[in-house]
Amino acid sequence: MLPVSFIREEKERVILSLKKRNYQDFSILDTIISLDDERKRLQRALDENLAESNAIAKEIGQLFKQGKRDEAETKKGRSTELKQLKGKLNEDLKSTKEQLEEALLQVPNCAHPSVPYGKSDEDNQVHQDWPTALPEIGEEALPHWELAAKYDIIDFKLGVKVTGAGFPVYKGKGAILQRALINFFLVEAASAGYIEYMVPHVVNEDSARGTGQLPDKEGQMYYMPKDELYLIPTAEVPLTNIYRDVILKEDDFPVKLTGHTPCFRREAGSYGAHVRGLNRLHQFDKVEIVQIQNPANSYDALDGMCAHVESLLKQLGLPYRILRLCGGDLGFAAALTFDFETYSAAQKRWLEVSSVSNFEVFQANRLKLRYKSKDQKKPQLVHTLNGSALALPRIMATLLENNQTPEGIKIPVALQPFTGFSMIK
RNA sequence: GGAGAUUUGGCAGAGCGGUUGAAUGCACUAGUCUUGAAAACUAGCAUGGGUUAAUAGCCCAUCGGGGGUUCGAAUCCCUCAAUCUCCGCCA
Repeated sequence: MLPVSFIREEKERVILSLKKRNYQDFSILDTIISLDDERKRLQRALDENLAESNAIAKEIGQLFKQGKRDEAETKKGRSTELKQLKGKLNEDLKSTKEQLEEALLQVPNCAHPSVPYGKSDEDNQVHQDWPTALPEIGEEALPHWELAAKYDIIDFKLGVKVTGAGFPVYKGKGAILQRALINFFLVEAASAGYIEYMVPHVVNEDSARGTGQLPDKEGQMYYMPKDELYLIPTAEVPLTNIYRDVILKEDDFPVKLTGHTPCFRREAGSYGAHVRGLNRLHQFDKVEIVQIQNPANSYDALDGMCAHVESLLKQLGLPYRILRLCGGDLGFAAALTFDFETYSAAQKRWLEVSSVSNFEVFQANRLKLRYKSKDQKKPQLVHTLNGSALALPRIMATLLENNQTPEGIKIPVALQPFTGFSMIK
């Protein structure tokens, strides 16, 4: 959620951003400003009312002390009048605030100047790729769901039996490979200075609201009504909410957190080849990296996070490309996002494995996450960033597919210390 | 699941219907003293909102969250949550 003050002061930038995001209608901004004006007007009226009530209450207190009961009783009349007025003002103020909030929730984050124009994912800019030539593994190469069956390492049918579609069962070396990847990612994150957290996999409503899953993405989360708790769709939710309602000191920066969690997503998506096997799941594992940054340094931090993700992919030997998301594909809360895709040689397509974003103050505003600097008396909003480093299923998919040989599936050297084997056969 | 106690500023801890945004101590910041440090002393030290050029003043709100009683609530009532103790159950 953008602060109203930002919309007031940077209205032109917000309009430009909305244009990049292919919005036609900008009237919401004027609605917000006029609702905010109304909010101020009501707030002023209410404050004046309360100030008078407080003064009268004090007088009555004095009068009672002096034994002037009759005078006190007459004062009560005005006080009761004010009280009725207060009720009305309170109601109006509350409803205006709700309308304002509702309007603010409709405005996406202000896109960074470097975000290109574009309608859909086809307009994303290829920012960098590695290596330049794509791997060729021959026409008889199998997609990962067939490899999974051939080597008996992932059982999709068993997942259906136990739970339902989208909940695969990893088995034997498949399970070990998952664990090895998680461990590898966490060890790498630690050496890049991220503090590891082990967090709850269910969160309360305040947390879901804090990172913006509520109210707009409510349908994507599993919900347990009896306890009013949500299954996390990403570790970003519990990790970032650790810092909800916190005021940091300037020298607390940078705050760098990481954690591995399963992620639960209700989104069924479309059916067909694009969601086969591991391509799209209801439950998957991910290592997330989060940074809380001084606004002055947040874009350097974003570069650092991208470099970290790149180094993981290089160590795994997976061909990848980095996309700068265009306005049409940029997430609602992000100011700038780089997507990382690995090339699956058997499926002959790119698969998204990571998304690294700077949210600037958009999340921090909702979280009430601020910092105190030496030269400013008022706390300022921080910048938050996060990224996957990495999500497992599609890494697993490209790893299995690209490394298949007639002898078996080769495990990248960097992973071997974590798997304890060099080949799945 | 049952019974009881508790929840006050960064921490500790007063206050239990009327200048209490809140005593006091610690911590923190600045200053005095000192060659420097420590000690001592002095001063400052919450957040949000309104007003404003102002991050100066002034006003409003906030004592776990929400609601209520009252002219007036940190103080009384209801409700939810958390913490502690005892019992039960249990990895």
